[in-house]
Amino acid sequence: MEEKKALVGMSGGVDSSVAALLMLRAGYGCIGATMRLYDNEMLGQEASNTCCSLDDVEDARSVARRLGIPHYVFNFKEDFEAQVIRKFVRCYECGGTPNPCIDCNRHLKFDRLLRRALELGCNWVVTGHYAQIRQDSESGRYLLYKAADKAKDQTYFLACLNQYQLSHIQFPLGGLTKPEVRRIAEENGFVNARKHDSQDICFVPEGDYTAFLERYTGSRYPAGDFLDTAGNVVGRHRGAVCYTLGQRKGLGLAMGTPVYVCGKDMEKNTVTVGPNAALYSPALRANDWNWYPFPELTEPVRVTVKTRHSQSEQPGTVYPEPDGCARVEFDAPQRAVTPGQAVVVYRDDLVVGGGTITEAIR
RNA sequence: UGGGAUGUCGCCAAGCGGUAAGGCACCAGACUUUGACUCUGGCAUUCGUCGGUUCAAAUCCGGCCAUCCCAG
Repeated sequence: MEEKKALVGMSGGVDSSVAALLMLRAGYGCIGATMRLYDNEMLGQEASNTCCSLDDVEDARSVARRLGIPHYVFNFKEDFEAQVIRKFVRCYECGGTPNPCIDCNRHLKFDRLLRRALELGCNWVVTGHYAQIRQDSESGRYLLYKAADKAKDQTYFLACLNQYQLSHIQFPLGGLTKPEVRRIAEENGFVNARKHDSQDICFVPEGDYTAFLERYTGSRYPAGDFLDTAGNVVGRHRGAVCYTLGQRKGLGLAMGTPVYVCGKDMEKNTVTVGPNAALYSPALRANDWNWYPFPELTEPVRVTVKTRHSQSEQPGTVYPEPDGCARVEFDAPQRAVTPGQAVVVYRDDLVVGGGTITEAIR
């Protein structure tokens, strides 16, 4: 194992390219690696603008060549399908709303890829994520902190990482802003300096996840009734799996006032819609927690909370519960708390912990 | 078949002689490494239909058509 050797996960985007450059500048020996996570055939039509299209691999290879580092492509399709796609499908079919990017971080980038890095003698896995890792000198624990660029902070997607993983990860962009990163890419002539940021689920072209589910599972999700909060049938839906809590667009219901999905019954195949005011929850329950400043949550802690990536943090308190669960109580009720999504709790810039929402408490 | 009522964008709905509000839905952008939310923009040369009155009609008049309700 070489302490100054890093495997850089290179997606073909600007961030990971600059991350590789910064590691080289810091004196690390680097290997560039791009993960192949799925076949394009799986996606049906042509899949452009995804995080591992052939073009992206070419971009990564181009940057690696420019940097003078080796570049490998790892075939992780089986792991990706088993740990991300199948879970994604299962979660939707059970009425939840999965966050596949988090599972990809947890199982692919920082598990499968990390294991490969260690096999290759690299002590570090490096990515272009915007987040910071610091080791606490007293406890020795690895702590996850928000990025310097608060607008680009990605800790919401990384609060699934455990101590072992953090001990082998570096995020060289954590202290930079996105404009600085793009400038560095420009200065170094990277082909992707002005490439768009990735978005949408990488394996779901056009953002049409329903079409993906039907294509992947080969099943059709039967239509059912839309119900109002009083239980009256107000329309027909295209399959309960197609909707997520808090959703407004695509319901096709002209009720005179906006209505949102506020509940799903997968057994009865009904989707309940109601006014925005019906979406608020005073608390939630979550499992699969990772704690950073301490090994386990043993007493209530005051925190700020995110239940979705693009949400300003909300004050609340996290309480320990049996079986590794925890309950988060908000100071003010929060909108559309959605099972399957991550909840991340902070104390200022420090990530206190992160878990997976199992239940919105009414 | 009598009597009554109504017909304005996909849905709801203003307008009541001066040249088509608004809401919902929908579409397009923006935002966003999930799903969502949100924001911005677009969305009836035309008012069931034919004809008449008028400088001018969705608005007044007549015929026809359609729908609904009450009688039968």
